[in-house]
Amino acid sequence: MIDVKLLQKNFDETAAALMRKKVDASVINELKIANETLKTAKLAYETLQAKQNELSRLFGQYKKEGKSTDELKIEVDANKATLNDLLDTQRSAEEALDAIIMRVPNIPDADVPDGEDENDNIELRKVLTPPTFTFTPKEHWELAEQNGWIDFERGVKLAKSRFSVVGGMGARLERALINFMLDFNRERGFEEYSVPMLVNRRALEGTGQLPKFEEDLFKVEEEELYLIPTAEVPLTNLFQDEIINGADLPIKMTGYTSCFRKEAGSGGRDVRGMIRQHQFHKVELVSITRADQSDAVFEEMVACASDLLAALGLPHRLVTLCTGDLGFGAARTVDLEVWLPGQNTYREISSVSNTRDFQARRAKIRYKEEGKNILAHTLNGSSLAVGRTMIAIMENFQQEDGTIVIPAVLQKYL
RNA sequence: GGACAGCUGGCCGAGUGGUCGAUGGCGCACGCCUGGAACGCGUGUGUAGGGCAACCUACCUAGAGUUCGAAUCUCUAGCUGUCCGCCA
Repeated sequence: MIDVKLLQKNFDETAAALMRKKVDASVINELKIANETLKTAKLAYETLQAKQNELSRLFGQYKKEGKSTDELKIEVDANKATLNDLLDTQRSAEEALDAIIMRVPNIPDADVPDGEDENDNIELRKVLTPPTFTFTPKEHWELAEQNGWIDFERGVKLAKSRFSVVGGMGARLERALINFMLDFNRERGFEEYSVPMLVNRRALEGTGQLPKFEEDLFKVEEEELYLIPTAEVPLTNLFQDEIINGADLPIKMTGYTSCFRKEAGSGGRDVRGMIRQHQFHKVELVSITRADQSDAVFEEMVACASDLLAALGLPHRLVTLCTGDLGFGAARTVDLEVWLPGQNTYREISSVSNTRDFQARRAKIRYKEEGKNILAHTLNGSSLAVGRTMIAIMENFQQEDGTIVIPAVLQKYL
């Protein structure tokens, strides 16, 4: 969540920054007004409450001294009704502000390029050269079925469309990739965690998936629990409502989880194959840092994901997202796009974001430095999406006969 | 799933209706002591919002209630513990 105080103090500048991220000017105005309304309501309530507290103290004193409390009681009772009204006013002002601010996205960093959509993203660099083929490379679904790695029909039988079953060597490769990625990340200083894949509402509000993106989440109705769309949610919220010793930062974490997304609104996109599934595996990186550390840690995380792809021999490129393509909570994002010869294009395989204090303010993640409590910075990134890595391996290392050469670094994990 | 017990500041723990934001201890910070340290002694030490100074408001798991007044009483929920049941 953005800093309302900043908006109040520095309205024009903050509003302009939000408008770069396609926030409507009217929403920003409503936000300002809602905040002012709340301040006024609070002041009115607290002033009267202070008086009421004083009268109550007197009441006790009078009783002790044996004085009559009749007059006091009349005044106190009268105040009480007003007080209740004022409290109601304050609460609805709070709710009104909350309803708006929880749906306002993060302010993009000043150096994030302006743009409408992914076409305006800016390529930073390419890593490794795409392979050349003496034959027409096949797409992954064809290779996956031919090798018996993925069974799309039976995934649908068990659940519904956009679910699949991985079997045989495919299943072993999947497990090998997960282990390889976790070990790789651990060597880079990211501590491994195994976390719940169902979380409560509070956690999802903390990282920004709720309340705005409820329709993207699978929910266990009777339990008020949601299946996580990414390990970013449990890993970041590990420190929800905590005050961390500044000397203990940065905290760098990695974890493997399944991820679940309804993919509402992705319509007919990527229906074929396993680019876009309701359930997929991902190894995630999450960092909690001091405000002055987040830029450096961001680069570490991007490097970690890129080097991981390079270690697997997968050509890819790094792209800075423009304002229009930036996610809800991100101040800046670098996407890693892996080369897919079958599709003859680069496709997203990782996304590394610095949310600065946006999530920390929602989740109350703070650190203590020189006796003061300061909102932490939180960062997250995939390293990597396992299914898409498998796709990339299939397409890049396919042979003319349809067999696939598995990267050497994975041999010891198989 | 059933029964009972409990949930207080970083931690332990006192507090059963009126200056209690909360005694005390541990921990931590600073100072004294010391060649240096331990010990000892002294001082300080929750979070958030508003004025941004004094001060005010809120918070003793959460929500609702009783009351002039609630950490203290009542109800509901959550969590933890113990026993029983169930499953492995």
